[in-house]
Amino acid sequence: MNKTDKRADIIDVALNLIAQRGFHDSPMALIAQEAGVAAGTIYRYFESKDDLILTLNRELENRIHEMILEEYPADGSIREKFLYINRKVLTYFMDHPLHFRFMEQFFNSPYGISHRKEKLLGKSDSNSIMIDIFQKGIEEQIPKNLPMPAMYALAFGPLITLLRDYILGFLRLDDEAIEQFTQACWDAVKK
Amino acid sequence: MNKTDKRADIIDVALNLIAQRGFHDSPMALIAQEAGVAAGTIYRYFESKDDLILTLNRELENRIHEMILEEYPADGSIREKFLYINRKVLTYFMDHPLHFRFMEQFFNSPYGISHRKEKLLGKSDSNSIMIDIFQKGIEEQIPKNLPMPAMYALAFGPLITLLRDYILGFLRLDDEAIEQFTQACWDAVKK
DNA sequence: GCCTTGTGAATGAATGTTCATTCATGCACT
DNA sequence: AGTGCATGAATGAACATTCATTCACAAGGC
Repeated sequence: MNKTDKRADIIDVALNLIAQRGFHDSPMALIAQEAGVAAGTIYRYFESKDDLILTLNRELENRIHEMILEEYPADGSIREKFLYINRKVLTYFMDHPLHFRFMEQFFNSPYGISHRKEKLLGKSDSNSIMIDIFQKGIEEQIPKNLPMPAMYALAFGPLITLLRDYILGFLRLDDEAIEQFTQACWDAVKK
Repeated sequence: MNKTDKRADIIDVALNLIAQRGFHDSPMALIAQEAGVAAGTIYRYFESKDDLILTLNRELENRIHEMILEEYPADGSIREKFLYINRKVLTYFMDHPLHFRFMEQFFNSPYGISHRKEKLLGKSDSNSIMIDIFQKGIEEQIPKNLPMPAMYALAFGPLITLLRDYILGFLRLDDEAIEQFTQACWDAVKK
C-alpha cells in the first residue's frame, strides 16, 4: 500500500463516518481504526482534524464541479442550462447521499460560514456557473427581478430541502417527478 | 428571583449561546455563568444538556405556531393562506435570527432527524397547517401533482436558503422583495 | 550476494484539555 | 430545626494531539 492509498482510505472513512455520525461523534481514533491505520498516522497526511474536514469538503466540491461540467449544454438556452444543472445536482446527491449529508453538516457548522464568506468575496467555483446563468438571464430579462442570493435560494433551496427528506427515506421520486420538480424551480425563478 | 425566572434565564442564554457558537462550543458551565447561576443549578431545571436542548426547541416551535395563528386568514383562498404563512415565517425569522440559527442547528443534528421521523408519524404541530393547505389545494387541483414532501420543499426550501444568507448579512430585502419572493414560491407550487 | 547503516513512515501509549454531571455543603425562609 | 433551593469544586469520561520508539526497506560498501 502506497502513500496515496492511505490518504484516500482516511478521507473515505472520514466521509462515511462523519456523514453518518456527525463531526462530534467521529473521533480521530475511530477514523484511524476504520481506515486500518494508527491514530498518529492521520497526522502524517493532515495537519489536524480541521484540516482533514476542510480537505474532504474541497475534494467533494471538486468532484461535483466536474460532474456538472460533464455534459453541460454550453450552447443551450438559459432555461436548458438551468434545468440541466438542477437535475444533475439533484440526481448526483440522490446517488451519493453520504456526500449530501457531509456537505450539509459542513455548511451548517462554523466551517461552512467562513467558507461561504470567502465565496462571496469572489473566489470562483462550481457556483459561479450558476451565477453566470443568472447574470445572462438578467440581461435577457428572463428571471424575476430579485437579488442574486434570492434567485439562488429559489433555484437550490427546494433541492436541499427535498434531498433531506429523500435521503431519510421519506419519499421516492421517479424520473417524471424529478422533471416536474426541477421545472417547478424554474417556474419560481422565471418572470 | 423565582423559579420561573431562572428557568427562563437559562433557556434564554442557552438559545443565544447555542445559536451563535453551536451545541459543542456552548458548555454547560458557560451557560450557567451567563445565566447568573451555578453549573449545578441547571440540573434542577433540566435533566441533562439534551433535555435542555429538546425543551428549547419545543418552546420555539410553540412560539412560532402561535405566531402563525395570530392573523391567520382562515376564510381566505388557498393562495392567500399560502402567501400569508410564507411571509409570516420569513419575517419572523428575519426578526429573530437567533431562533433561526438555533433551529437550523437543531434540525441538522441527530436530534432533528429523530424529531423529523416522529413528525412524519402524524404528530400534529405547526406544519400540519401547511399540510392542510396542500391537502385542500390538491382537492381543488391548484398545485402541481407532486408528493407532499416535494411540495413542502418547493414552499419552504427557498425560505430556509434565503434566510441563511440574509442572516449572514449577504443581502437586504424590502417589503416589495419579500412579496415577490413569497409569490415566487407560490409560482413553484401552483400548476 | 551479504552486511551495515540511514531514512522516514507508522505506531499507539501518554498527555493535557475540555466537558457534562454529581454531591457534600451552605443558605434562606418557614 | 427543617425544608428545599443553590452552589461550585470534584469527578471521570472522551477527545485531539504528541512523540519516543519500532520497523521496513533501500543504498552503499565489502
